[in-house]
Amino acid sequence: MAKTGDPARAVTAPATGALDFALDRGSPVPLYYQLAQQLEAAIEHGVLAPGNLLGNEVDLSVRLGLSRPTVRQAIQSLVDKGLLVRRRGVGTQVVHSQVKRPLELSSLYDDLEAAGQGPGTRVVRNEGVPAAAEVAAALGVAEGAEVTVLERLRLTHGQPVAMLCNYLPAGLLELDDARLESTGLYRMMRASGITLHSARQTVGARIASPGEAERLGETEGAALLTMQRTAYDDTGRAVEYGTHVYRASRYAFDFQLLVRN
Amino acid sequence: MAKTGDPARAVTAPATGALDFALDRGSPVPLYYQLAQQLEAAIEHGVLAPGNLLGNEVDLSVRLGLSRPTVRQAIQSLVDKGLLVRRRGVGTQVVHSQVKRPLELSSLYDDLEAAGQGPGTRVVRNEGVPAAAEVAAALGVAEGAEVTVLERLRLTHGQPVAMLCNYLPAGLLELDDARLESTGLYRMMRASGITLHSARQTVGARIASPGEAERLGETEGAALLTMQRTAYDDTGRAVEYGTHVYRASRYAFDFQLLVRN
DNA sequence: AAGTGGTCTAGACCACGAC
DNA sequence: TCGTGGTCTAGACCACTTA
Repeated sequence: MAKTGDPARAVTAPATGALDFALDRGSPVPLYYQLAQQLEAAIEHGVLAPGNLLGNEVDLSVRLGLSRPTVRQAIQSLVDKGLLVRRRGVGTQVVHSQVKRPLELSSLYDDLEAAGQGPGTRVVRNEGVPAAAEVAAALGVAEGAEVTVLERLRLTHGQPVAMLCNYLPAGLLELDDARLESTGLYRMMRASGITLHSARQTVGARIASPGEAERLGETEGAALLTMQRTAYDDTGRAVEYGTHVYRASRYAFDFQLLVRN
Repeated sequence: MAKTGDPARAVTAPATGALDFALDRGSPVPLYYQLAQQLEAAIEHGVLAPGNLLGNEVDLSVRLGLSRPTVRQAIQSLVDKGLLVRRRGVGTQVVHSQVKRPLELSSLYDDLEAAGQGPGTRVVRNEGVPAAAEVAAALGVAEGAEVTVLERLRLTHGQPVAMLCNYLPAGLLELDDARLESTGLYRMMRASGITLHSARQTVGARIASPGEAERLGETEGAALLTMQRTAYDDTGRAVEYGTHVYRASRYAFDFQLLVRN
């Protein structure tokens, strides 16, 4: 017992023994979700260290007074998040560190805020225009139909980082300039009851034109990181098409991927 | 009945009625997986069109002779893939198009092959070297410990597209030059029994140095797309650290994201 | 009020991995 | 051989949406 195979990856006895999970059956929060949250917190705080075994599902369900499927559902959600790994014949263990951020629909605003960069936004343009062919195709509306065009300059520490140009179907959302300058576009969408489902992105690079260089405070010929994106809600409707350019000297996309096996 | 709410998003009666699913209980393939595959194929081939309702889970399970949890498991896997959307009180429907490719651990080789670009690889360097500080930190080995360095030039139609520089723990994998030139690195890893779990990536841009420009067939000052990546297997061990530079004039990252709600 | 998915139970047997 | 997760069943009640 407590055999350690590879000393570098030693695994001690099930580490959930000492943990107390508080499940509230009166709560509207599902039991599996309560358990998942508490497990995640335990991992986050290091109570469950990387490599620790979780203890087998049957014992766990008995100890918690839950059925095994419910316990499995909780565990599965953390496996999907990349925090746990299941191995047949071995058990479920905490992943060896490294996992922190899954890739979200990269919202520059959130990225910068999370990094403590104190983001700022200047709305340069916010009006209805007829859709050009490219925009119409991306949003799935008729060419010439009215769409809202939104141009924003994103700043950190008072310095420009990116120019964001977005097109949205007319009337999808109330786009108040003041609110746009104090939060991100995606947050505003979510607050309006729009549930994002998926997005298609293209990331590339190019050289700054004189006009771009001036607006971004770069020199002509500087490297720019570009992103085009079309986002869809869960009914399949395109809710946003955007073309963004970032100063490569001040910004890079940084994200984590989980591999589907 | 068969009421159509929004004519643009009309939804007909459950469309699974006419479908025949062939489930083989003798097969080692799980029942939920067989069902998921057949549903996915039906969606792929347009038998189930975007917006079609799937029919309620209880009826479906009765018709298929499966329990409801099993049917749910099949449906859930397609929801996770972004092909279906569930709505309480409404039903499960096929997502309105647009979903094709989830973002994989971008393997340039696979990307190009899928695009019919006939990729080629020239191995420029493949040897053991002591790990520099940066590499040691990324791979989690001691500074100066031996690692394998791999430099490859990726081509399409005989033209260079990218320079790939990878570091791997020594002895992790047999890196045969001939095989490296005929397939991708990740395929070789998978074939060696390494199961990738996650990766951390940084994508940026910069200007080509004279040396890079020459090797890639670009002009000095051209825009380059850069990617750094560390990949981990399911034990948390770093299995690869790479620095890649792409000719922005010939390549961009193109991918689809699913939003976690 | 009726219909849908969301959650939960208390079992069962099987397949794989480690020993 | 034994222990683990993987799959599957046949129900139950609840919450939400729509009408």
